[in-house]
Amino acid sequence: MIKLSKLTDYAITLLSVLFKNKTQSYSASSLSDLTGIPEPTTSKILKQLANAGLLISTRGSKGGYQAIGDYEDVPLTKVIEVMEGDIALTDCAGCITHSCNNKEHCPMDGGWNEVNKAVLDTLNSFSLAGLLSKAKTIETNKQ
Amino acid sequence: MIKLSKLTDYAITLLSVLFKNKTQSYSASSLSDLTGIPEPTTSKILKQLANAGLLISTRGSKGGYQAIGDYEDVPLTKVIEVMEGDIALTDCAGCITHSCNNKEHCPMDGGWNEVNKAVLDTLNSFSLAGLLSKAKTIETNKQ
DNA sequence: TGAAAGGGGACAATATTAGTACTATATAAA
DNA sequence: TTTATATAGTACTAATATTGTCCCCTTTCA
Repeated sequence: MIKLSKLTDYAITLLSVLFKNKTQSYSASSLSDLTGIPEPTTSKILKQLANAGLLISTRGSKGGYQAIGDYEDVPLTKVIEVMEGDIALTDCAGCITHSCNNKEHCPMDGGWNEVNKAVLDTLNSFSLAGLLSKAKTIETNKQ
Repeated sequence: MIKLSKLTDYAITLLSVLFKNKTQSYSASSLSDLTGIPEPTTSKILKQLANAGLLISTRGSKGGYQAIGDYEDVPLTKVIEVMEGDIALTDCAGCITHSCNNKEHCPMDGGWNEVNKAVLDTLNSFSLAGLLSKAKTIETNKQ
């Protein structure tokens, strides 16, 4: 399967909650309760997203995470890259920079580039805001 | 990373050799030599491709595998599906059929469908022939 | 100054992928 | 009709990547 990691899926889920209430700050544990994602994992993901500038984090008592902006200009690929690193269909697609251990025989060297680019373009055509706005609202009584 | 499995990459590599010499039959071991892919793995992949109707297999002495047709009408997704099963960006994208263990809380239910479809369409726009024709020719003296 | 919350990194468990081995069956040629 | 060669099928093992957890540190507010 061509698929995103579970963590990326989780990240989008978490972002969707924060997206629905942009002015409110949520602690990692409250987000864990709301989404059903295990707490340590929730915490880990939020850290990564905050590091990448997709969330504002506030330390200390009464701290938490909050959405930043409306994500209208953030492509979906941004989240994927934050959670999983560079996007490439094959290991070989990065042959130019990484060393391919079968370069000598591999006849496909570079052949995937075009496909890879097309997929990337497709993903880039979606904004994070677009995807998040499709999310269902879940009760967010707790802070 | 969104990526294909190594086996899919290998499959394309193997197909590219057979594609360059459509009239010739190659044994699994000769293809292994030509591509540098370990023999048991080569054999395993060829079996799968033959089962899926992408190759003709001939048993017995002087047997081997041979390309079938020109792959002009075979979408790239066909090979991916044969090697990796259904294509879906998230486990959740299959929520309708598969049981999602976080359905109760997951706000993204169905949200990925559109993205998923777009990526699938993109991949479907490439024919197997197109990709294979980009492959470099490698010396195929042995049978 | 203590409780609540995020920051960072190391570690362990699990799942997936990749690779191997073995046996059975088919074919062609000696 | 026997032998060598080759694919078919299946089960097993090993390697790798992904997930998930834990611990200790720093920051902030009451």
